[in-house]
Amino acid sequence: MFRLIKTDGRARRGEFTTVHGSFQTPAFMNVATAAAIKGGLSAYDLKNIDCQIMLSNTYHLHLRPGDEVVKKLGGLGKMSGWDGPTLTDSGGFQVFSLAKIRSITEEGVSFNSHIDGRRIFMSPEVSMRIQSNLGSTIAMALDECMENPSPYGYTKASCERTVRWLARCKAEMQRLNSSGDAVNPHQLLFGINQGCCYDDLRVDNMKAIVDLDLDGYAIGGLAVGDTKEDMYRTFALVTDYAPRDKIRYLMGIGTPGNIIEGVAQGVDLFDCVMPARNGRHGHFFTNNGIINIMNNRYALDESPIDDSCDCPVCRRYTRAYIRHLYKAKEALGLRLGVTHNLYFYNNLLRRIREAIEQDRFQQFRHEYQERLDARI
RNA sequence: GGGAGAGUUCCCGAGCGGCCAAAGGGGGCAGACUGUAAAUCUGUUGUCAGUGACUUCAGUGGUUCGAAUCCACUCUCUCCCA
Repeated sequence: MFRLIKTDGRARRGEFTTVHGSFQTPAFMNVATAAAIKGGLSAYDLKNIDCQIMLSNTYHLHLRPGDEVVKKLGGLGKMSGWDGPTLTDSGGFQVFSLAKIRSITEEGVSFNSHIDGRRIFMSPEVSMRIQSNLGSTIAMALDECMENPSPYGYTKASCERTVRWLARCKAEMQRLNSSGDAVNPHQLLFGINQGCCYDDLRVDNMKAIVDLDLDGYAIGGLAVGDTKEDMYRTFALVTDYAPRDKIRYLMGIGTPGNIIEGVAQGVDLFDCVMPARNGRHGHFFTNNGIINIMNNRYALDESPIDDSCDCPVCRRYTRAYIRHLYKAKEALGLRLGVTHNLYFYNNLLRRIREAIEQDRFQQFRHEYQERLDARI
C-alpha cells in the first residue's frame, strides 16, 4: 500500500509497502526485461547500486524461458535472486514496439514471436495468468501503447477498449490471487492511462480507470513520438485526476530532466531503459550532463566518469580505462558503464526524495533539470 | 641462379581502359537511443573551395581523346625449382 509522507508543491514523498518489502518514493525501477539487467548486472549488483525495485517483462519472459518455467523456479524474484519488489510490464509496450508483427482485436493481441515467429496470443486474461506465474509484486494491466500522436478517433476507440481490457484484467487477477495456486497471491494490479496528447481523452480515460479502483495508476503512451512539451502538459494534466492516496507511475520515462519534471507534477514511480541502454552505448550520466565515453577527448582522462559520484565505478576507475574497455569491446566496460548509470538514476531519486523532505525540491529542480540532460 | 605471382586510399580487400576519389569489411571520428526484437542503429572517413577543382591505386617513363586498369624498365614482397 502507498503512504504519502510529505509533499513539496505538487512533488510527493512516499512509501510503498508490499509483501516483497517496501520502497521509498519517488522511485526509479531498474529495467531487467528478461530478468536480467542488460550489460551483465546481477541481483546482487542491484543491491550495491541502491536499486529499490526491479522491472521485468511479461511478453519476453513468456517467450523465454516461459512463465510456467519461471513459476516452477519459484517466480521471478527467486529465479533471479532478487528478493525485493518487482513489477512486470504487461506486454502493452510490445503492442507499440512490435507493431509490425502483431494484430489487435477486442479479444486481445496476437504477436508473431520476434524469436521464432510462432503465434503468441495475449489477451488481458493471458497477460494476468503469465504475470501471476511470474509472481511479480505488481502486475500491469494489458493496454495498447499507441504511437503518439495517433488519430483522434482511433485513440478514443483504443482507450475505450483498454478500459474494457482493464476490467477483464482486474477480474482475472482477483480470480488468480484467490485460486490458492498463485506464486504471489497478493499480486497488485496497476491500471494504465492512455489517450495520446488529447487532453479530453486523457482525462476521460483517467476517470474511467480510477472508477475501477486499482492498486496504482500509471500514465502510459508518452515519449513514443510526442514532443517534450506535449508529454509534460499531458502528465501534468492527468495527475490531477489520479487519487491522491494511490501511487502514480509514469511509464518508460525518462531522462533525468523528464523525471524531475514528473516528480514536480506529482509522479511517484518511474522506469526507463535509458540508463542501461545508453550505458551500454557509452553515454554516461553525470551531474554536469551526459558524456560519450567513446569520444577521443577521454583517451587520457584520468578522472572518474563523474567526480561527484561515489558509485563503485567512479570510486575506482578512470574515464580513460573505461573508454579503452568500450573501444576494445570488453564486457567489463558495459558492466561498469551500466552500473554507473543505474547508480546515477537511483541516486538521483534519492536526492530528489531528500529535497522534498527538506522543502527544497523547487530549488533542486531549478538547479538540475536542464543541466542533467545536457550533452557535454 | 632459374621460374611463377603480387604491390590499391589508415588496415584488409574488390576493381582490371572511360559510369573510379575508387565496392565491401575493419579501424578512426561523430550522432541517435525514453513501459529494451538495441553490447544496436545512423552518418562520416584524400585535400581544398557552397555546383566544382586539385593530388591519389609501389616508382619512372610510355601507349591512348582518356589509365588503378595496357606496355617497358626499376624497386619491394611471396611462392616453386636449384
